[in-house]
Amino acid sequence: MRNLNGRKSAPTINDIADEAQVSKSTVSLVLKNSPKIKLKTAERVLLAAKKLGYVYNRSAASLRQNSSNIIGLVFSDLQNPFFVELLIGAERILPKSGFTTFMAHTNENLATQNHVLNSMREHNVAGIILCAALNTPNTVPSTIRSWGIPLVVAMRPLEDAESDFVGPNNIEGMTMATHHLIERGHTRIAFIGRHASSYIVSNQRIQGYRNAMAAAHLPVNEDWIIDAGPSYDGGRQGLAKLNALTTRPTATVCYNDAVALGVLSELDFLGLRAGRDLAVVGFDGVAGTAHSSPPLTTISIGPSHLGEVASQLLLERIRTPEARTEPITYLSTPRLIIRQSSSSTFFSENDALLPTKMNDIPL
Amino acid sequence: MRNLNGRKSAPTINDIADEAQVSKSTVSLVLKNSPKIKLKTAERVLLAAKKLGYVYNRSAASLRQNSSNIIGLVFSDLQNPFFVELLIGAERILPKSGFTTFMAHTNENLATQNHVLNSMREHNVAGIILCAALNTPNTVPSTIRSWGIPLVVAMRPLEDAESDFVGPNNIEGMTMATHHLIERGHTRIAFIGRHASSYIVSNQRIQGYRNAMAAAHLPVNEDWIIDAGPSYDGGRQGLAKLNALTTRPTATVCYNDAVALGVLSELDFLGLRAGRDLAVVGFDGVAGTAHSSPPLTTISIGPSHLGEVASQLLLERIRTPEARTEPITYLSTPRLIIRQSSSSTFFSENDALLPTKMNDIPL
DNA sequence: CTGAAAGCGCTTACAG
DNA sequence: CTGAAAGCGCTTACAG
Repeated sequence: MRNLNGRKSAPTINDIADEAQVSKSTVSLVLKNSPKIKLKTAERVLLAAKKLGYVYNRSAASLRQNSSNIIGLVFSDLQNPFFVELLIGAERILPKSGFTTFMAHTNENLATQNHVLNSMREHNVAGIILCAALNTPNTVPSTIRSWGIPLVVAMRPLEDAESDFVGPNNIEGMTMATHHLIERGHTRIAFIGRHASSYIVSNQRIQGYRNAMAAAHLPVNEDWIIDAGPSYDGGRQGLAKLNALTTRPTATVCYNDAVALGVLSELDFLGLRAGRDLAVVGFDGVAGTAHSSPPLTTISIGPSHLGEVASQLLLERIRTPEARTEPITYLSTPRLIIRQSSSSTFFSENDALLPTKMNDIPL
Repeated sequence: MRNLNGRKSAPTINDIADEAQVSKSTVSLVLKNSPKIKLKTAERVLLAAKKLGYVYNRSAASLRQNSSNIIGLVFSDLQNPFFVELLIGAERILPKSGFTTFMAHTNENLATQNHVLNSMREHNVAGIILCAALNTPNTVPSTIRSWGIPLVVAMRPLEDAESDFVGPNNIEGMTMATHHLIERGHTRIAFIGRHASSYIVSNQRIQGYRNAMAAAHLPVNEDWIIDAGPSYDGGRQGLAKLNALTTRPTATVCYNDAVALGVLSELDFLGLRAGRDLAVVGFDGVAGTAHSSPPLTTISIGPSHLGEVASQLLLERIRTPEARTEPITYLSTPRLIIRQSSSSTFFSENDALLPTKMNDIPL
């Protein structure tokens, strides 16, 4: 506990060994709960550790083992609550595993993403869950694997045949969303939110939309597929484009919830209302959609569930590195959540909950 | 690059030293850009490092230096976009400093927070920015400092006289919010969102509300200070309580934006509208408030700016540990953002932007 | 401006 | 079931 200068330094396993009258090998084994050590000895060691205020030195262990207990979670956009929910799912799994999870946020910036990944490599992380930034090169996953670091790609697929992937079934989800509107009697249905920055996802969701329309023998006017960024503002601008169409659709599916909420916001600004003047369906199922005006019909793809699955898959890969089987792709099954934004008549779903006379509410 | 078993291992500074024909001390100095090394030599070393595909081993450096290059950011609730904006501010500052930032999320759970903090200690982090979970004991900051880890507490103050703190000026902010409503002619103004889980903040904001009322010689009916959790649902329930009052207030300030958005949502559900049927003002200034229906008047406390300030302060503390001066408290100056939720007449602010005749919009 | 040497705190065969 | 010894890859005085 004293180094050469006589300065006090933190206690090490050597100090514990002295205190407990055992060798430091024994201390090390006790600290990792090895069954090789007699219970009595282990108790004595643990007591000594506690008495000395011992703190395990992860740097030393990582150096020795050539691997840390850190699992890195890389997020592209935590402003999107979707990813936060995925994070929460991951944290239901990872802490129990003995690993520590450290997140990094790239804010959709490729340079930041490179920096973060390199940093994780330097820190010898045990594994990485990557929610890739927009325009991430398809080579990134194979690069990470070449470092010997187990990797699970989440949410945005990259064109990489060797990576494990966990995400939503975009095609099926958007088919459900579109089908829901068709069931409600709509025939002129738009898709707001085609964009190039995450073109695989965008294309898959558009494909789902087309599939549903085709299944119902409904024509798709190409003007109905509206370019818009995957954001609030994209939604607002997308609605403006929709309103400018000569034969205006009566309903729209949206690339994601952010786009849909932007559409709702712009509708409101124009004195219009989703569910009455335009049926609107979102995609993702983030918590905020329950509180918009009106509440948003959306496709829930189970973000926290995806976080759990990604974590479990990564843990398996870390624990059995030799058992490298075929890459696994897990697509969650989407679920339709019907709320008022797709109602043809406002409040149609919640009549039972409504005060019978508005006047009953004290103003 | 080969260990005793003949297995290929990653190149180390020894390998670089061999390759570049220098000692490993020289390599180490080159890697940290020491001015002691001749340019020519440094170039040769860097070239060798590149050729060998060298990766810096942070675990070894941390062990040797007894400190890592990691700065830990601990967040209590990333579902609240406020904290994400703070994070983004921090990331504008920290990466330039040569430190790596790793976040952890406690989800307002004290056990998780303890676990995360201990883990950061074991990893020898260089410093911590702590957005403390609800009900965090006041002793936590001094514990962290006793570990020798520089700490900045952000957002939620703890009763700890020795800690640096960065947060909003809650009293001033809520005074502004209330004053704004008074200026618009309201006299019966409620406060929705008193709660015990973060009582210091709650009390400060209520104090700001009282100050503004007192300054205008307006009485405060204690019923107007409404208990509600700091969340969407809290806002919804808070509005219900407000509506049940015999003499109903005509306006309300809210503990934060989440509460205010909950109020908006519940108003909408009741067929009412903020700005017309009840003036509503939020607090925090998160991005989503620009897109609610109607857009929310709120107090912006500059979350990303707070992230920047907290980071700069922490970096100073890390760099000059000896210069331990008085603890610093930085309170950001709040700013009122006027939108439609506090208008007495709907759309009053945006008349210029409105289509003159609704019929002009192609439906 | 550069090199030789010591040591940070662990873990891991290996021996007994 | 436990101990003695080697070594992970760095950094840092110190010497020259």
